[in-house]
Amino acid sequence: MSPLPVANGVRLTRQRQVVLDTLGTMRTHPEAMQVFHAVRERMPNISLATVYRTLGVLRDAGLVREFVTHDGPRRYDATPGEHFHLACRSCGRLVDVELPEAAFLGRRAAEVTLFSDIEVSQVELTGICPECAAPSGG
Amino acid sequence: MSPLPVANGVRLTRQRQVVLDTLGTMRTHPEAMQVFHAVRERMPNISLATVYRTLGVLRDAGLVREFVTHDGPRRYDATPGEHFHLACRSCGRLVDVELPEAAFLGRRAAEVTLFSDIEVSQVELTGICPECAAPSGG
DNA sequence: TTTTATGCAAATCGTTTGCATCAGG
DNA sequence: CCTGATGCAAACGATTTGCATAAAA
Repeated sequence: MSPLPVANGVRLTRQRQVVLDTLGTMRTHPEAMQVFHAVRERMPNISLATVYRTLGVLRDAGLVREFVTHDGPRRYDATPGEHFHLACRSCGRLVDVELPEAAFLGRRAAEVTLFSDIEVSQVELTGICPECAAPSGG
Repeated sequence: MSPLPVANGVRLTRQRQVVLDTLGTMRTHPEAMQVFHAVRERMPNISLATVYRTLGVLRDAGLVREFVTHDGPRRYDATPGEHFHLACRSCGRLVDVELPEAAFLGRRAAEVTLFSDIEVSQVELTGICPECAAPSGG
């Protein structure tokens, strides 16, 4: 039998593949429970604990991103590339924003403090999305 | 009897005053439980529920700032002025950083998305603090 | 006297863990 | 075989809530 595929040092068991794969198709920045439900459609016996453990493993390996919003549980995405999150204060919808200039903040912080190796680990923006801003009926 | 003092629309009961006051003296960005312990030294009968409720009330009124770090419980500060947080990846210590140029991110995001009223609600930076970077013995 | 805040304890929610079993090397 | 991964259920930590009492308007 061929050995399990490996990515970033983690052995991709069948359940890990399904979790990674499923998350890859979701564009809603789901929380663990939502990932669990989506994954269950493809693999009805997978346990919640495995989904939690797997998300942690994949996060440690850098294969998925885990982040917190101001309230609510942790959320996940498998979107490649540096990006930040913009949440609608009215409906809660979360979208990705690419902001290359955010790296600039890290450099500025290094100048102001004595910290080294500074990374911009999370930027959370809030605003009002087009749907919520539009008068409801037109 | 004179009426209770009011700040930003909230009636400052004795326990709310103590919570606000105590948090004002703490520079460690404490979590709710730590605020609770500190407050108890001044008011031994205050309940944990009241501290939680009060922190929520003060946060809604804009009198204290509540934020989440990548892991761990919510943290609080009463530091005035726009600032962000820089956490040491090694020891977890958290310091304030003033980054006026962060507002720039909000403007850029508004250009890139169709969202309106964008605010930079949280920037979380991580790095290595001077103590942790220094060779321990000399 | 009507409303709002408090204290206490129980409940809830998200997440983690112990342990026996199973798949992979 | 030996190690690591899984499923299940119980445990856990942080936060919220129901309810009776106390304080303020």
